[in-house]
Amino acid sequence: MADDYHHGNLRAAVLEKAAEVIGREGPYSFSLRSLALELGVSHTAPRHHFGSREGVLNALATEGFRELGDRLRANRDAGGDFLDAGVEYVRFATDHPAHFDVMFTPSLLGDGDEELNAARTAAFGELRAGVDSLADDDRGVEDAAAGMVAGWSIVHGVATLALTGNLDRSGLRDLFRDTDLLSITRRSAGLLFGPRTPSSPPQKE
Amino acid sequence: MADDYHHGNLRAAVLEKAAEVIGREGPYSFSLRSLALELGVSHTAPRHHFGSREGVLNALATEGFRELGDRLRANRDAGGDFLDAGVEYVRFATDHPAHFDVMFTPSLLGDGDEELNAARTAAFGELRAGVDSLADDDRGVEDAAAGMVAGWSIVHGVATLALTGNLDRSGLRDLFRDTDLLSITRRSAGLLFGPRTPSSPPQKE
DNA sequence: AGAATATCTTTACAGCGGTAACTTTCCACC
DNA sequence: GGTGGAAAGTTACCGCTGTAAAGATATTCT
Repeated sequence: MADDYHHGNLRAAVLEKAAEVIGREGPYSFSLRSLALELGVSHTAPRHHFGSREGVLNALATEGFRELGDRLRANRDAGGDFLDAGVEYVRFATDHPAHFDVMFTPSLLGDGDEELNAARTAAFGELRAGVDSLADDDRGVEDAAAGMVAGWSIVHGVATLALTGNLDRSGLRDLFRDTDLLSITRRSAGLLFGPRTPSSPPQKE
Repeated sequence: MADDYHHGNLRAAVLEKAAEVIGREGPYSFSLRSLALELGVSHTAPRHHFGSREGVLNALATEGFRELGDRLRANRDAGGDFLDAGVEYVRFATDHPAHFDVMFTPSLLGDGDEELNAARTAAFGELRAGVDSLADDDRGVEDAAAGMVAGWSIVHGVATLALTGNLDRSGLRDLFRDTDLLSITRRSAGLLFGPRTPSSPPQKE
């Protein structure tokens, strides 16, 4: 472990600080220079590890897609429901708000990063696998394609609206008193297909 | 009012160009200077109308919330369904992607802009009104609060995932061949509560 | 020990947003 | 019909930012 000249693990430190700053102030005010200053290195030091500002964001997104993919896979391996996968999706978003933000904001990212593209493809594969189960489920979803879009959209919507604070701003959040977001997610997404055992059908007739 | 000093209606021109640039490259690369250059005015000219860069984004968001609120109100006045309101929401997003982006990215905006806050509150009011009807609807939604969150989330999720290109990237988009996004929205959101009159369920593919 | 490499620093540069002081145009008023 | 003031736009400057190239230092490998 070097002390003076070499930071030690600058790459990890940059990613950590970047996630912290972006989580607090968003991806647009995030600056490499202020980050390097906080870490006690020169402002061009991160460039060696990431190439550019976009490189940092690419790395952050890659990290995020890997983690999300891992979680979805773990959920599936544990026999997790579609609903469980959705809740896991929102849990990831609240655990790593900065990652989530950057991952789904392509205008911040480059499209030539192979590691990023691979991680994203893998994560999207897990996502589809998790949501694909709807097709041969016993929930009676006829329009399978629409069901998948609905499933992904609803959890992505909850996560996005919550993280940006718009759920609070809308006043809808207050209807749940102090119910935590994951419970809200389960209740809301649960309306989509209803419980697996058809005790209470999702629609009227 | 001054209509052709050097430019004419700079304020409107700035907003239009800003929406164009942001729609194409995202809000990060949007720069007052390049914008002013394109419009043939000095880089400080927009400042007179908007105060700052953030002011331009605030104005864009305000414009967007007003338009969205108007559309939702019009839909309601025309006897529009909850589903119609959702489709209208997505239509607005695709019609004005830049506005939609800025509107729901509070880290780009200031929180002291009264016009913005008023427009947002009004639009959110319309949103709730549109989605509130679920409570005393004939669709048999028991958990009204969760229903509202689900309704908003699903259309917001569809809009966000589509606009950012992530729906395409995921491969889910291909399942619909060349169905347009609004039809996909109706089919997906329709799964939430089912049809009001149980005559024609959202068709299969 | 010595060379090679990875890591970080220094220095330089162009573009950006913000501010202040100034100029030009327009409009309303006496 | 001239005049004063407000509105709109300009120029000059500051500090901050990302990028780039070249030099310095630590680590690693032989």
